[in-house]
Amino acid sequence: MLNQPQVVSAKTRERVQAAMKELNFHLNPAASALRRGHGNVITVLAASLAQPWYTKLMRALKVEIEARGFTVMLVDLQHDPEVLRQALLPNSQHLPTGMVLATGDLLADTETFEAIRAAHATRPMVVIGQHVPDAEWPTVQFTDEEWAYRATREMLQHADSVAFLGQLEGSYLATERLAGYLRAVREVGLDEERWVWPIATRGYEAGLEAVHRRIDAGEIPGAILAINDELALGGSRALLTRGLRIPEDVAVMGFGNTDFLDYVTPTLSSVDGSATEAARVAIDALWAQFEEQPFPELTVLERTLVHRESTRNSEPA
Amino acid sequence: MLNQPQVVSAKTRERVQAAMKELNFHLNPAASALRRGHGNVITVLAASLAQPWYTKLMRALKVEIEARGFTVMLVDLQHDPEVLRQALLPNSQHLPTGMVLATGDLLADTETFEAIRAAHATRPMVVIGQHVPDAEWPTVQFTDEEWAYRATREMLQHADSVAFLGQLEGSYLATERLAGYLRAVREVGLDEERWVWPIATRGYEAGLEAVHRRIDAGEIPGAILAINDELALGGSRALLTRGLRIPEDVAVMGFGNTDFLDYVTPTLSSVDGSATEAARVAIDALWAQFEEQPFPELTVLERTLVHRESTRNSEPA
DNA sequence: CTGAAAGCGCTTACAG
DNA sequence: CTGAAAGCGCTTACAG
Repeated sequence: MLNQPQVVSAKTRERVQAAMKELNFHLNPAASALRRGHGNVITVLAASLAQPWYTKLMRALKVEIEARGFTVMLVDLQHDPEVLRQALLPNSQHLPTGMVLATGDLLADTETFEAIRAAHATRPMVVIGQHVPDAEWPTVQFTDEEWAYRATREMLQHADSVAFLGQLEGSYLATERLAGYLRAVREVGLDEERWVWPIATRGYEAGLEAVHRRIDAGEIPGAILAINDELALGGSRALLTRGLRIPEDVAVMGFGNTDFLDYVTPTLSSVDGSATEAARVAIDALWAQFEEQPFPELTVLERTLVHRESTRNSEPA
Repeated sequence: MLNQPQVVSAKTRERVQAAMKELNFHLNPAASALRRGHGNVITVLAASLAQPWYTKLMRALKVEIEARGFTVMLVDLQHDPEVLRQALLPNSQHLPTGMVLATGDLLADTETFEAIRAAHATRPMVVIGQHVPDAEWPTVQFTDEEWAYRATREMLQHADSVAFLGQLEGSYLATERLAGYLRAVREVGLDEERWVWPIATRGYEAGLEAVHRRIDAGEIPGAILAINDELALGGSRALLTRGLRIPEDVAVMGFGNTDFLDYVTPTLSSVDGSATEAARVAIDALWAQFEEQPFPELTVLERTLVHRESTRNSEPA
């Protein structure tokens, strides 16, 4: 009766509901989960809670998941493949209901790939951020190579060199964006290697340090494309403290279009991608698996360039 | 045997463990929870995931909770009392294991207070951020009134007026900080009401708007104390776009000492409080309840002033 | 439409 | 030290 209230008569139903209220009775979710064979929790594995983009995505995912009557369990992977593998083990989970894996860290290496395969054998799953060859799960990702290419080409209209702030081993996203950057640089006949800047980590401080080091070495490009907004802000700070003007001396563009960009000085341009849309498509694909419906193997979402003060063409033609 | 491996002989133990591995067997957590009477999930209710301070606190809480072998379920309250009340209902929870409530929104009003009381009757609980009179649960909070007072006094050494950016109804934290500000202003004999600025919400945009409005009205103080770092950044942006210099014309200080303050220009001063320490004390008090040990009813943690470019005495004497 | 019974997968107390 | 049994609180199939 509790799960199909319409099968009993209205009178009985009301009597039961009154009694439930009076006795302050509530279903025991562990017992329900045991009997049904699954709980109502979706685990979201996010690359890092310290990065604003994942916070943004996380909130969008919560909206979609809660709209379906499920709750979210959030795991902060901290960019550590070992944390991911642990999180994927069945015993660290609640009953296998579903998982969302959102990370830009490379998943195609053998060990991680096998861990995901094993986890996916037990429960529905969706990956946001990267398509792994031979994946059996649905993937949602952005057109990163393409938009890194476009951002670079556009910056090259106003600058004779563009640095890529964000070469990072083990990062799928950094590698995709680097590929787009290199394609653009190659097309205009510039030296491909010259302005590729590696970073130590993904945070503000790493951006600050990398740019300081290059200025010390006398290498000052006409523009910088950073793989995220934190690096863009850290890099900007380094430029400003060294007396360089943004965008007059060096233009700056990040990735992610996170909240703070409109409030820093100068405001920062960024390559945007809709967290809301990514979340919607991903959760649709997850639910299709619950219902044993077909799902799109790969969904590719477009991006847009958002110009602010840190790039020269903040007034698009 | 699974829960007390030492009671069986080494040979049997190994045989069982080998079989578990071979069959890829894992305990069903719902069944364990049902039998034991409680699960291993701590629910963390945070005021807003959009605010960097709560992200910081959340990460510290996860560390403490996971160190004890429990997992974290995160709920974003979005500053909505209705969401809080829903989250406190027993049926929206897993088995009653424990809850951490971290919010600066006023809890002392009758309805919310009753909801917390009812939830606390079912399970251990700890509140971070505010002491509610007659609370039966442990509370961890910072010395907000005191440090708002000290920050204001210090800014008054270099400015003849300090504005308070953050009057906000329904916020315990805003009210505490306003009280400290007013005490400082009163002590030096200034008009108490004149520089108290209300805000519409807690984000960057609200800070920007509030400050623009005041500049339009010709009200320019010598310094601004904001109740969080987002408002401080939004407010700074407004000052800079109107040609005001920070700190020469207007000094700025926020609350929370979040990540980005060292990378914006000018870097922003802030009143710090240790999220790590708050998390440690809170989870200790939660576990004391599990073990039916006594716990401190109220723990008050100190704060510190962190000076950066946006205040005049960035080199403390 | 209603009520009683079986069983989900564990944990624990108990008998051997 | 080992094995078999009871029971946590639900859901669902079935008998009345």
